[in-house]
Amino acid sequence: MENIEEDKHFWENILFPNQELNSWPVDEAALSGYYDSSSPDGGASSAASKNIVSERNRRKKLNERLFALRAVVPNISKMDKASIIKDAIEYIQHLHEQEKRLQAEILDLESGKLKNPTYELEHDLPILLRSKKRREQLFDSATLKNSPIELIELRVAYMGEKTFVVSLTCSKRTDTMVKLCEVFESLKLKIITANITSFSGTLLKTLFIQADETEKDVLQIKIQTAISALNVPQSPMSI
Amino acid sequence: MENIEEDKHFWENILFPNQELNSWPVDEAALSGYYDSSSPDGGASSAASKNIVSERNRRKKLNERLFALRAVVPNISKMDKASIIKDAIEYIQHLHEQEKRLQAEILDLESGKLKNPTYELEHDLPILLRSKKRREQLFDSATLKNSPIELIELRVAYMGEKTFVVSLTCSKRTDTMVKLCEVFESLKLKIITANITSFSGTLLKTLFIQADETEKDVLQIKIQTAISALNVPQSPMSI
DNA sequence: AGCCACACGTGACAC
DNA sequence: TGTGTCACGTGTGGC
Repeated sequence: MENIEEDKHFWENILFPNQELNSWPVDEAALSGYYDSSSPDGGASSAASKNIVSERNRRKKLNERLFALRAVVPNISKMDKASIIKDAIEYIQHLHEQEKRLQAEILDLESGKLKNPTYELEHDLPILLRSKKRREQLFDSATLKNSPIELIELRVAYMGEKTFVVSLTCSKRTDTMVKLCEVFESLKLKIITANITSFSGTLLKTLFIQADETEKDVLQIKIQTAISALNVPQSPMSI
Repeated sequence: MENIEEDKHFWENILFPNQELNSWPVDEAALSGYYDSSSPDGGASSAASKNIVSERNRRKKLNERLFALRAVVPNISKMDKASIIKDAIEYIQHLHEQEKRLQAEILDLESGKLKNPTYELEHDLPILLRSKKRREQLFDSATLKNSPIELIELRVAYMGEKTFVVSLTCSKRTDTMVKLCEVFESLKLKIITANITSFSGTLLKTLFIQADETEKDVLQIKIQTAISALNVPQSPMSI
């Protein structure tokens, strides 16, 4: 039977569907001739031949689909029909996971961005102060080139009655005020009154803040370190 | 032939693989009996029966895979084998597109976040003010619960010499000051001097700011809308 | 009736 | 050597 010989080239017929009729030793005409004209009974075998060609087309279509499936799935190990489907399943599951991951990341980014347009103050600030790597990771590349605050002077004085006076001088750059406000808020300081003045690229700040219950020494160091963390390393700082 | 009768329940055998041996009128023993014991020659037909059962297992495995594929693909229209594969292909392509979309969005968010800790000032602010949907989309759920600024009063007055006086009253909540500072910085306003006073949960701010070159009317509206965007919808606002 | 989709058994081929 | 995979033709059931 030539029909059995024909499928030596499995996927070639699918790879080059235009050539398949030419490459195949039998085509529809030959088949109908084989099944219709040579058979003793004309009518009954005609139905059988129709069924044959129909079934053949069905198989062909299914193989085409299978090959198309194989085309959209990367990293297919084996050309097995079963393996193709298996890899496709795993790939879809992989895509599902990745989609979830990406959506979670987007949600994280969006909420982090909006909840606090900067970063997660109370959350990130301790990390920010503790881990230098994390800080560099956040403040990298585009952020670093124009954002670091050049701290010129910083004074933190205890005035009694749980009240401090913070007075600092720094260069005015992008986000300078934002970052300073962040630091104060992250320390949960009650700002009684604040005065900010800027002239010729310099920013002067004087704040009266009230602590909750922490002792003064601890808070004083906290404020200094928090603000210093925003500073570029080399700039001078005095108590 | 019972073998042919058995597949009346196409996928049921796959749907309930535990029951298939019970539900099937024939099992392996019956088959081997049919093909082995009843055949005149024992040895040759044994190989044939092995081939038969092997082929049967292969088909079964392939169908199981196909059904598993159908399980991970939503919205399958037809139960056709070909249709299942077709839907799977389309679904994978859909996932591909979505993955690209999500990655692009993440890239967008990340760059926007790093480039400017607030939003993309000139870039995002117009969008933020223009599209209400996008704003609601951004300011959803976790963001809204504790962050919105309750704006009580807002005044923006032009003082001449490219100088404005912005005076506002709002409730003091988390990040209130940070967000306000962000708005001012995002508008690239030069802050000449600012005074902030907080008492009994209320925040009073008075700023003298200097514009670059924009005409006063535009800037005035910009400031108002930008600050109002941080507000909760129902709070009163006066010019 | 015709049509469509299926599982089956079988021979051929490859490793 | 067999073991695995394939396409084929065929019979059958559902619409």
